[in-house]
Amino acid sequence: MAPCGWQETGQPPLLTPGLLLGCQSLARHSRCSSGDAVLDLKQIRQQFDATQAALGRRGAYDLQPLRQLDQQQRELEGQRSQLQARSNEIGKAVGQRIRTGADPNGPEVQALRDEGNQVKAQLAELEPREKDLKGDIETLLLGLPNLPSATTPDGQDESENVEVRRWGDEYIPQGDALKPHWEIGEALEIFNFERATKIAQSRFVALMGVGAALERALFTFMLDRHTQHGYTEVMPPYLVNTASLTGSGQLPKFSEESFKCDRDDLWLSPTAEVPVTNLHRDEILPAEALPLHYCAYTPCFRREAGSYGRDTRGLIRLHQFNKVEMYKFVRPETSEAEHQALVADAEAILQALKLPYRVIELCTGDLGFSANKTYDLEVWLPSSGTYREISSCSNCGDFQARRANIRFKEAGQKGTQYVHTLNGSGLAVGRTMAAVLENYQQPDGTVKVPDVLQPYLKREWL
RNA sequence: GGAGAGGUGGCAGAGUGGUCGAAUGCGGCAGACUCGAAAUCUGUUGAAGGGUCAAACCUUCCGAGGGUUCGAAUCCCUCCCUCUCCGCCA
Repeated sequence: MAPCGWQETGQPPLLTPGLLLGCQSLARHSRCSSGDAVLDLKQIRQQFDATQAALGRRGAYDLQPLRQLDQQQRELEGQRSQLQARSNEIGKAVGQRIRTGADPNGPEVQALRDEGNQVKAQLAELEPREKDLKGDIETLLLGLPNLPSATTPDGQDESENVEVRRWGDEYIPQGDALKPHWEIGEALEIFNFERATKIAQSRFVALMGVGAALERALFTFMLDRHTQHGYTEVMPPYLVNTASLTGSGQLPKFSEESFKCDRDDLWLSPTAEVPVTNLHRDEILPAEALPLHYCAYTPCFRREAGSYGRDTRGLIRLHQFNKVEMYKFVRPETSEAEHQALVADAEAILQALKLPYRVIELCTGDLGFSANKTYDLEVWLPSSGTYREISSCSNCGDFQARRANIRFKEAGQKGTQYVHTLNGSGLAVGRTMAAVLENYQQPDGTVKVPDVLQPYLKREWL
């Protein structure tokens, strides 16, 4: 039975060095892979109550209609495949008669032809019905979120998220006159919102001078750390097609969130998670290639529909922002351990920068669509006296692997299994810059450069 | 953008209407020979769905979608992708 996120066995992680193969079975078609992916239909069939209950922890989802459609579809499939078998027989029989000397236009062959036409007529009636059913099932399945992990706490919304730990209290700056990062940045003339709005729209920024350099230093530093930790750096396309967005779970439900280039069926990627997931779409990886650990710096583009009025100032919520993403393809039995390691790798960046943060475990009501379990890292922003999300580290189990059809095969064994995928920001660069500016600001208006960034920026002060 | 060629199993590469899920080679796996290995020989070797306790068995898949036909990898249409040459261009 395919392991399914919410019922894993905790086995020791098997960490072989991820060897990169230039793969294999690269299906060339661009539409999303065949199968009904997403939640496992077999599981819904065989463990209906348990699946329904697990899904119910996330909100109101009713699997009953799906179950009925599935039943109808399988009945039809049975009938259809019998008819097709008969049709194949007839076809072969005709060929054989003709080969053995029967008159191609004689009554014997003609009788077979007539029956063939009858079968075809019956098929012509069944086929569209089954196709419609399959389409309906697919639509329902694509709209269902991942099942939460058994270890994910129950809750309605973000107010019921659970704080796991805090780090860096001793680095929290004290004082009355702590400024928000946009004031610091404007005073230093390192970013410019007015001109960015002129160039594009509101919610864009132009980084200037040492601000641009600081951004570059931050993501370079992050990439260096991650590659030292064994992640393979990727620079993927920033435009992605519809199949890719479906594979990683952004579509069809969240089309409002991404910018689209209509005439080309391409979207601006909202996160490197999308292209990196799809690196291996429709592939069967050799088991010994796992785990695969990737990191990628990319700009991210989000429409932020429905967030009018929130975080209108500063670097917190922009239509375009930079992010370094970590991503893992792993064997199912290792994904929980890999998840913990992923969070630790994201925390390592904040710790190196000496930025105070806390780790939050999301409750079922706040969990993202594709995740079965998520930890958010929230960094301290002294100007508002709050922690703000700067990283989100999720275990997607086999959810994305089903959608994107990413499997692995054990050498010498028969079948294939879905991989598990994990993703985490490491980190959101713009928000990291905001946190650096606010936490390292000095009473005289200058900003100290964090120690680990000084070799990159080649200066101690901004 | 213009002109041409092409997309077949892990790879290479046959196959132009019927016994083709698809020759052959390589690779992989198993066995024989060997103290062991290499070489050689023999066998085996795709995925998905249904079905079964498990099998047997049935269906689908030769870039994708549609059409012709009793029957399509093979013929027709549309689309996608790759390669070569020309143009343009970082």
